[in-house]
Order: sequence, then structure tokens, then C-alpha cells
Amino acid sequence: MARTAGSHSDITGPRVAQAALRLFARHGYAAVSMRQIAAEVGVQAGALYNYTPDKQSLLFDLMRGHMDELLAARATAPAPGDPVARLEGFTRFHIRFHLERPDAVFVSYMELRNLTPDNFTAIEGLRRAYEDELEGILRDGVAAGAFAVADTKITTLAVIAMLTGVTTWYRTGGRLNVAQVETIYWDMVRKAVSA
Amino acid sequence: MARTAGSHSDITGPRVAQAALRLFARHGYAAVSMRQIAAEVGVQAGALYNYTPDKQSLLFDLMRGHMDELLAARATAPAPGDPVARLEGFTRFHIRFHLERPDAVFVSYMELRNLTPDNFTAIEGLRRAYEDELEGILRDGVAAGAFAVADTKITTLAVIAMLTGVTTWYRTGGRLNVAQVETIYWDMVRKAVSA
DNA sequence: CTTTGATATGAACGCATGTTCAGATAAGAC
DNA sequence: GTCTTATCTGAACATGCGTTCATATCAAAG
Repeated sequence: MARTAGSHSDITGPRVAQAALRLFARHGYAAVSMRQIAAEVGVQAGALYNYTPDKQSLLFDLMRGHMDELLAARATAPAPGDPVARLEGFTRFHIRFHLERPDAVFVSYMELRNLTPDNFTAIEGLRRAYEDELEGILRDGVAAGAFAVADTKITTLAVIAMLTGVTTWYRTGGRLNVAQVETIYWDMVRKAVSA
Repeated sequence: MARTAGSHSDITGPRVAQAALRLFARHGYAAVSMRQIAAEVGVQAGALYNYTPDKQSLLFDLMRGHMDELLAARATAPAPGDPVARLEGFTRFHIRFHLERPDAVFVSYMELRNLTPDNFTAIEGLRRAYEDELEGILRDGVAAGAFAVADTKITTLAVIAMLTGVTTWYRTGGRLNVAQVETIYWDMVRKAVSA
């Protein structure tokens, strides 16, 4: 029977998620109360429970949403043959994607320990899938003689740590634009794995 | 008048700091209560206030202690002339030092936002001093023609992010020992900044 | 043995927490 | 204009929070 009356749900729902993301990123999951989130949206705390069964689901849905977006965006990105080109594509994609959503990145990397065990396992699986993308590129490059890396797994984690670190210092309107940052990091990654 | 009677202070004091560090690292500052810390030590919550004026000081003292140790250890480490050798020394020092105290590292990198503004400024100053060590090496290397980096500040942060990331996956008794990890990372750092 | 004082207890303080729910509100359906 | 129902309020619940403090303990000093 389509949508029913008196509904602001399609407006309030996204605003709840938005407010939770903002506040979790600024102050941390444990330090943010449901009343603070409600105040940011402009409703009472009880109203939040029309949009989430509990606080934990609010966190989990934000993190799963972020990881889903990440994997979906990556699946869309072109992956041409040459391992070097693929690595460059991955590097630039990673930086651009992460700089576009600093709050979601921050929450997804900092609040893992506040997930229940089941939720943690789910997010870790998605993260692993993303890391496997990079490790596949590195392995292909090593097999083709284009890269020289001692350990593809560790190199994968090292490269991702380096690239994600960009979110800790980058500020829009600063000295460098995203394209310049991409190029600087790509230069380092390229050399770090070079044969 | 030397030490007076009935004193367990020299035993309990360190145990409070130890318990706080452990719990903050596992669950996060905001999620850990003074009663939990007290229970881990084996006293009542009130007794903690013989050792810290409040919870915030407990966190700040842990973080400042960690940064002081880091800078003191770095000051002791040898710093021979050649920029390449100095960079290798820094890389190996950083990995070894951080792998030896994973809890302190975790707390010092994750709980910055739970510091009061004054305390944050103090810790940030110490961190900056440490980063300046690495940036100095990179600048000298660039000047000497040994390194080619587009931006010493960004490279500094990228290298530190990469190196510190080792604490997220390294487990004692795992596939690789510390010396092997040092060598793998040094190989990547060396190539990443190479001319 | 008595005194001393550092150390610890345990109850209490006011306040905040996540969550629930009966009832008020108001906008579209008929 | 009445009905229906999604949405929101506002109060309440039990529980936990950081911190304080009068009181108890008990080992060494004299």
C-alpha cells in the first residue's frame, strides 16, 4: 500500500546515520550517547529506535556500509592487465576513495574493538577481501618479474597502512590537492615494490 | 624520614598504571571504568585515587610516559653520518621499539581524542619532535643526493604510518621474528626514498 | 606496647547511560 | 471530515559512572 501517512522516516533515517557517523568519528563510539545523536538530529532519544534496534547496530551498519561501498567502488574501477598499471590504479583509487569520506574511514579503523565478536568477524572478512585485491596485484607483479617484494602479505599491509595514513594529515584546501597527493604516494609505492 | 609503615604504594602504583594500560588498549579509554581498573589490581575503586588525581591523568601519564621513553631511547641510539645508514637505524629502531610495547603504542595512537586540549597539545609536541628526527634524516639525504622524495614532510608521515602499522598484525611467536620484519620494512623504506 | 600515618575500604553523592513504552501528534487515505 | 498509522515525545527503569570521604587496618618507628 505504498508509503503511509505522517512519515518523515526517509528524512530522519539518513540524518540519524549521518549524525552518528560524525559524532563517532569526533569523539569515539563509547564516548557518544544516544541522547547526543538525537540532539544532533533534533529529536528525542527514543525516536532513534525507529531507525536502529540499538547503538551497536548503528555502529555496525555504518562500518558495513562503508566496506560495501569500498568493495563496490573497487569492483567498478578498471583493472587493466599490466601489474604496474594495476598497482597505480589501486593506489590512486585508495587515496581518492578514502580522502572523500574521512569520517567513515576513521570510524571503520578505530572502532573495530567496539564491535561484538560476530560483527567484528563480518567486517574483518570484508577488509580481508579488499586486502586480497592488492595482494593479488603484488603476486602477479612478482610472478611477472615487475616487482620484488620479500613477502606479499606484509607488503600488502604495509602499503595499505601507508596509504590510509594520508587521512590523518590531509585537509581540503591545504597545500596539496588530491591529484598531487596521489602522485607523491604512487611514486613511493612504485619504488618500494620495484624490482 | 625515609618510607613509612604499611606502604604497598610502590607495588600498587605500577600495578594501577599497568592495569590501566592493558584495559585502555583492549577496550578503549571511554569504555573502561575506574572500577574495572581497580578490580584488575585487586583493590576498591577509591584506592586508585591514592595514585592518580583522576582518570584523565591516568591516560595522560601513560601517553606522556610512552613518548618520553620513545624520545629518550631514540636519543641514546647511535646516529652515524651517512643518511642511508641513519635511515636504516631509524627504521629498525622504530620497529623494534614499537613491537616491544604494543599496548602503549595502541593507546598513544588511538586515544589522542580523549585527551583534554592541554594534554593533547603536550603529546602532539612530543610526537612532532620524534617526526622531526626522521624528517631531518630525509632532508639531509635529499641534500646529499642519496634520496629522491617529492615532499619530506609527507614522506615522513607516510614512512611512520607504514612502520607503525606493523603493530597491527605482528604477533610474537608468529611466522617472522623481529629481525626479519625489520629487514623487510627496511627494504621497502630504502627503495621508496631511493634516488 | 603504644603511637603514627600511609594505605585501603565501602558507602554514598549526583548524574548519565541505553532502552522501553504509553500516549500525543499530524499527515495522507478514504 | 473521519480514520489510520507512522512518527515522535517525555517520562520512567535499572544500572553504571567518576569521585569523595569518614572510617578501618596494620606494619614499622619509638
